[in-house]
Amino acid sequence: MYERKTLPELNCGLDLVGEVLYGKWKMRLLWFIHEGFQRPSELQRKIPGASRRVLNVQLKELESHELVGKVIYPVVPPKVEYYLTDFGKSLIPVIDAIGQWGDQHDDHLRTLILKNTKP
Amino acid sequence: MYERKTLPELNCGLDLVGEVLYGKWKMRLLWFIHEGFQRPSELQRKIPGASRRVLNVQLKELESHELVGKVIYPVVPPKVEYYLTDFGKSLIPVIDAIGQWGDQHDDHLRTLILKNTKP
DNA sequence: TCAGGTAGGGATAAATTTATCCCTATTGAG
DNA sequence: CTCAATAGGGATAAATTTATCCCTACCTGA
Repeated sequence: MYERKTLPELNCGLDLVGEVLYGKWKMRLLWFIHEGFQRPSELQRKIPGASRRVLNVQLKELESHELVGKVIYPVVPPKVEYYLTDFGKSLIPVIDAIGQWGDQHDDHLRTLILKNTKP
Repeated sequence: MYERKTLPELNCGLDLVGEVLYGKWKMRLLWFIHEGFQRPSELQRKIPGASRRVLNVQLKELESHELVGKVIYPVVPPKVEYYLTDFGKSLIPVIDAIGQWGDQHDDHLRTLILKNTKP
């Protein structure tokens, strides 16, 4: 596991949120869990762009930040389900707002981003 | 300047937002510009944790994504002012929601983050 | 004349994040 | 027996992001 070499700066709310929500797939994970896709394999299928490995790592971070919880069923083959904690649930409206803004400006954003990406 | 080696994946709104809003200082820059701190030197003073260099770079990206505009006054010593475009302004409520969630859960977040940061 | 404020950017190093590859274990289907 | 599905993690490489350091230019005030 990677160990950070510098302490996080936690000055304002935005810093705090950044610490738990940065990570390429975290918001998507929270969102899909909220939508009912709770098993790791389901989440992996919902987010094909991410490798299994990264999703595991990011789920673990979300868990350590108590945004999600995890139930391990003692069955075989293994079965695991993630769920949103109340704390995690409180974040859903925020993620929703972000996603909505993105969706609303989909075309414009897409154009801008591609324009600034040398092919 | 760094040139990316992989194309961005733009599947959903969250991806799109990520492309323009990721970056350690971008939300803070937008927020402070919104609050009326428009000159680069003012912004640098408001965000002492960031080097001049990074703020310049991130401001340039915000500009290329048309979230902020820039007025260069032809005076000496140089004077520059950034402002939010209408597009940028539309993002303020979202940033506000993020910051509010962070502020509301300040103590809890701070505890969780520090707990997961080996000292 | 020299320090300090104004704005900007190149080159490079360091930190951090993501991606890849490979290995463990078990059960049921074919 | 072999392959796919289930879940997880180590080791390492690659990509990306941030930080550092240094240089340009001009004007004002001490």
